[in-house]
Amino acid sequence: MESVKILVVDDESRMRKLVKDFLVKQNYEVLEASNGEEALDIFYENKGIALIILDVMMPKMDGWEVCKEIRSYSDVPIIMLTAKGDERDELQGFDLGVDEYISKPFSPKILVARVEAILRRSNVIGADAVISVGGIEVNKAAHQVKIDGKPIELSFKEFELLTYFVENKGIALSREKILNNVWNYDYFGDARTIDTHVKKLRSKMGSKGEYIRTIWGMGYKFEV
Amino acid sequence: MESVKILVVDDESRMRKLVKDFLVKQNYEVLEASNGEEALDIFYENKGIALIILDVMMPKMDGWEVCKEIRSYSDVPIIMLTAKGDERDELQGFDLGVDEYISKPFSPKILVARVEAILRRSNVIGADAVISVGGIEVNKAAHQVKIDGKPIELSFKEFELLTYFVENKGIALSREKILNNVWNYDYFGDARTIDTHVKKLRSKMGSKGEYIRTIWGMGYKFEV
DNA sequence: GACAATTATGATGACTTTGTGAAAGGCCGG
DNA sequence: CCGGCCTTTCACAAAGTCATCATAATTGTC
Repeated sequence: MESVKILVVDDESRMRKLVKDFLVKQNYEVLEASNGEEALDIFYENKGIALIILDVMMPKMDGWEVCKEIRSYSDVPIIMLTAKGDERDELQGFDLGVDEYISKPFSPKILVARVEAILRRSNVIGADAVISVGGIEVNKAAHQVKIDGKPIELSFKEFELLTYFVENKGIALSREKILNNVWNYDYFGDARTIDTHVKKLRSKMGSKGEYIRTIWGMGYKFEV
Repeated sequence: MESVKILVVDDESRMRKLVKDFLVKQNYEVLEASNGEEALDIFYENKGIALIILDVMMPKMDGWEVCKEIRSYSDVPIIMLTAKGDERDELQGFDLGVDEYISKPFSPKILVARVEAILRRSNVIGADAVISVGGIEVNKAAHQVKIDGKPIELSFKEFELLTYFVENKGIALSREKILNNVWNYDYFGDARTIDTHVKKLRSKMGSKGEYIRTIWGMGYKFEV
């Protein structure tokens, strides 16, 4: 899966930009709508929007209406931006199926944290999610790897090794470290065993095999 | 290397100071909160808190609640300080996602050991330390060097040597000192070897190579 | 400026590390 | 018990690195 799409709906462009900036920094793809109708249009015309952030206060069609409208077709998670301490609204919102509230003004941390919490809850990211790096998808639950969408056959150790690599992308890993983590730490075999597995992994990964880089005198590094 | 941030939450200032002292001695950066709400505020307003140490017994919002709240947004490791032998609590805690327990009274050794164990587990120690000096970025974890944002290829020894230089910028380093630190201390080879490596480093670093300065009759110094 | 000491440079061969293919050993299902 | 797959080991080839040396250049001293 590529980046996660989030739709931000607010009539104030300043606020949209603010929210967008934080999310973009976290590698989300952000779509914007300046009013309720536009939001609905964009939502229906774009596949795979994972989350909607909705301002309550908007002219013409307010956040509640947009929420209601969307809820009649979709279970997409919705976060509402409310004015501070508007409890009455919050109660109303939970009935409509709002997932979270963030009251303005909010800190970027809170925003990002709630977004991630929700996405984790809805399994868009997080534990069971597929780790996806540069066209390589590692599905730990299914113990399956896809390259450019096509499944490839890996043995147990190969899978474990690749998983360890993608989970530590960009980090130089010594053979010792790899042994301790992929093999049991009480394994006292030959460190060259890793080389053989790396070789097999590389060959099975085709051109993507280059992502597993040799750091001479040190170990390996997975980097896209 | 940037220091690792740890948040200590306890209503007793004496206890906070105690814990803080041990951790500061180990070069951690310690933030303090005297109650749950403050803890949450500090946590959300500070980027990169690597670990939270949480006292269970606190007025108003107790440790469990704080833990629960944080867990809904973050996977940051949490250590709980409990009264001795409160097993019921511990069971409750593991459900909430507590990583470790330390029962009071505890020895500084235990505290520091557990902290380090957890940080090691979550790969915080030494992970993202990028030393950046005058357009030269040394990423120890990735074993990678960038000059003005562009990666350059260095051999193992060259990397080690450059790292030693940037970690000791502004300090004149004798050949003997360099040998002892970059080479194994039992290396008894020719000190002239360093010259050769310095030469290669300088050439690979382009104009930034001038930062490695010769101190005639003495050794080298890295200075921007 | 001449001389001695120190450092820079370029080349080279020994050495280390890694890649690869083959083969042995182990485990599991049939 | 057999056959197939996976893992590990091994040996050799290939690639890359490092220490050393000789020579040139530079610096400091007189």
